[in-house]
Amino acid sequence: MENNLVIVESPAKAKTIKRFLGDDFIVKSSYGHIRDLSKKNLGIDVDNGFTPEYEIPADKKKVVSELKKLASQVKTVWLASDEDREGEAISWHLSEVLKLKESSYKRIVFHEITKDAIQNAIDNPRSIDLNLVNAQQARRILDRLVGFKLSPLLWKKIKPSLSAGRVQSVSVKLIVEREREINAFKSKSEYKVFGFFIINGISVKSELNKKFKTKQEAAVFLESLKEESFHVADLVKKPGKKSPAPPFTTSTLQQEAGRKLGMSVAQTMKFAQGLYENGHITYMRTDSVNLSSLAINTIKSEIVKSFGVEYSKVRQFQTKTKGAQEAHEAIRPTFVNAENIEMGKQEQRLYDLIWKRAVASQMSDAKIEKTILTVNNDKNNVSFITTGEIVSFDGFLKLYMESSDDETTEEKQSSLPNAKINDEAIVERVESFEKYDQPPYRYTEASLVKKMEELGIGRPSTYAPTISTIQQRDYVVKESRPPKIRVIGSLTLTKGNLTETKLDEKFGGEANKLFPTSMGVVVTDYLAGHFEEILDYNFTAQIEEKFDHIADGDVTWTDMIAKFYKGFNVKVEASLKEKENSKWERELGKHPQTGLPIILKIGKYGPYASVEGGEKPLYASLRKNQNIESITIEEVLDLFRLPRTLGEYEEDQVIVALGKYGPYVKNNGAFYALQKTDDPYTVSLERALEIIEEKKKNVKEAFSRSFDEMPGLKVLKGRYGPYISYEKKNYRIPKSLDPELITLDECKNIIEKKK
DNA sequence: CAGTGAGCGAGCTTCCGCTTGACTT
Repeated sequence: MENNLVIVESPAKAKTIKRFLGDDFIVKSSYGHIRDLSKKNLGIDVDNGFTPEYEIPADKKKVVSELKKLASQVKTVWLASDEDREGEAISWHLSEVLKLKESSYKRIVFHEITKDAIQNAIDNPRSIDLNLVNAQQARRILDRLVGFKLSPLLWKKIKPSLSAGRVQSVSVKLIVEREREINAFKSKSEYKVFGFFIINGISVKSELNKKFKTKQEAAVFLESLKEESFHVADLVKKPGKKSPAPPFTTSTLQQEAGRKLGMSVAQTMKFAQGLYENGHITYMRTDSVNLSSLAINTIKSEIVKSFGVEYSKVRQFQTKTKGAQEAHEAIRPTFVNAENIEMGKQEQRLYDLIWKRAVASQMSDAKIEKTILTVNNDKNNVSFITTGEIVSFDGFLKLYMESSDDETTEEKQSSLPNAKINDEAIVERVESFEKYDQPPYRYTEASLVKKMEELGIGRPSTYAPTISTIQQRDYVVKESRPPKIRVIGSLTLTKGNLTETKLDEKFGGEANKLFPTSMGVVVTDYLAGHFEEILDYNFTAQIEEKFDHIADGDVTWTDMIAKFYKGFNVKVEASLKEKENSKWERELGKHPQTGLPIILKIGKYGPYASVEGGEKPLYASLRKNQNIESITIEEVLDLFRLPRTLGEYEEDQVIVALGKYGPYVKNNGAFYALQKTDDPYTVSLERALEIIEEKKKNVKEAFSRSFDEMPGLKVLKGRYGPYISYEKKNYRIPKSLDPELITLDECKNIIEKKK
């Protein structure tokens, strides 16, 4: 019988640690938290010192009873949950739920999983830090108060089932505000000038150090170059260096996997989880860039072996993230000598990225030689400049280079000609292009995570779930949009000839970006209007400071919560008492025919445009990708053009409209989908009747069989092949059976088997 | 499943952080 029970948070960790400990130890996992506030109600006795009502969730009952049994059989229980606020609370809940006596348990911590670290922890046990536990209780209760008071307010004032919270509401606000910046952005253009020279036989493209506001000014400048000759005016060489990025944290892994591998935040975490469970990488939910000394040493010898000693540079990175708790190591391969692993394709790609990033972080700087070549003539008081960059020692670049969110990458010429001052620069041509400046970037999932991390909102374990939640609640949508085309001006001076052309330029295309929905806008405006403090980007940072005071023992957690709740609840109550619901309205303009105002609103069924007060009020729901805030008057008028009545057929009107599932024709209570090639705004009665007739014909020919003995059972052919429909459930028919000849007994068999 | 937009009302929804499976299509 073992004398010791060690409880950690994660089962994979338990497995690893078991190997380091002797036979006298049982190692088990709590699977995270084992208790939480009651789900049925607020779960907090607000009038009684904010007493929390804890309960064990249904899916944790099994784990808890197993731990209870084991705890009663051993001499010592070692509470080894993570060394952070949540981990301390997990240990405390365990000690309470397992009814551990002071003398029968010990609290231990380690933040790297190595034999030494674990032995060291066992040798230095401590007691549970109740101040830290109280800081966690304050965090938990504040989040519950905010979430469970604001959400019901939204149900009453805007729409049922909506949600609000300290993290999600601020995340949505980031998206809403960014969209507003983009809408308000007025793009300006300038004319950039590029010179194409030949210097000592080598072509050089260089940019003028001056831009022009208009095409005329650019043309005047190009004209003035006609008779001029150019020479090298300056050549400066500057040594520089580039250093590797630190190894991955959850946030940086999500960003790079998004940029380099095109993975969504949720996918990244799923594949990382797989790698972790199979023992290939360290824990994937971490905010630390720290590497264990064991890891640093093995990475070093791996680098020396593969690349040579000059490529090795030992680095210890500092975590700078706001509110980082550093309970774990950075994300790295567990066995650095395993350059490849055997798992799914996606897991392999992600592993490769993690491996390279971790190894590169311990490699030497790249040495860069930067060359700046300046060309001018003696007349114009301007210069053409080219920047060249030569990597004289690749260092970590041999392995890995971090990508950037910046979509416009400046082009740099790699090698420049050997030149001396006053060498001749022969002019091939000079070009000038109109260049528009860029509106702010829309967030991707990963760049939103980056921003959240900067603001200290959310934790590594919640980035991915939060991003899913705000999309599930229909506050935000991830979308791609095709680029639009604009005409830009262009001038070319070749051999003394100035020509002018117009070019098409694509712009504004988006791939997998986050857009706010109308609901996202309305909810954000409501919350920001009524609860400015909580929607403030610094709210989390400010309360985190207070949690720190609780953890330090300087503040009582109930005092802190009481103070917050007092002001907060006054606002909640006042908002509930307001007679009116959220009155989000926007007047877009006047209807061109009637002169009545076009109003945008959000109703029971979503966002819509209306013109009221005329003989016949006009209503139209917005389309899925249209937003209450950015829709134009033209688009609204287009919406009003449907439904159209085309005429009559079989004594009923033929109506064309746009539904949830696309454009359709309606006649005698039946719906007929339009083809992709049909335009609902222009489709004729003739074509509509064709569609109706065709569908009727198809229905007649549709395959269906039934048996007199069992009228509720039907054999049908669907999208996925033949199937049996019985009592509202569907059963697939195997390929070995012919649906035209199948017997009733065979059908019954299929249904039985499935059950 | 495709319309609608005033108001009533029963019973439901909801937070953030810590962890994994167990499910169906």
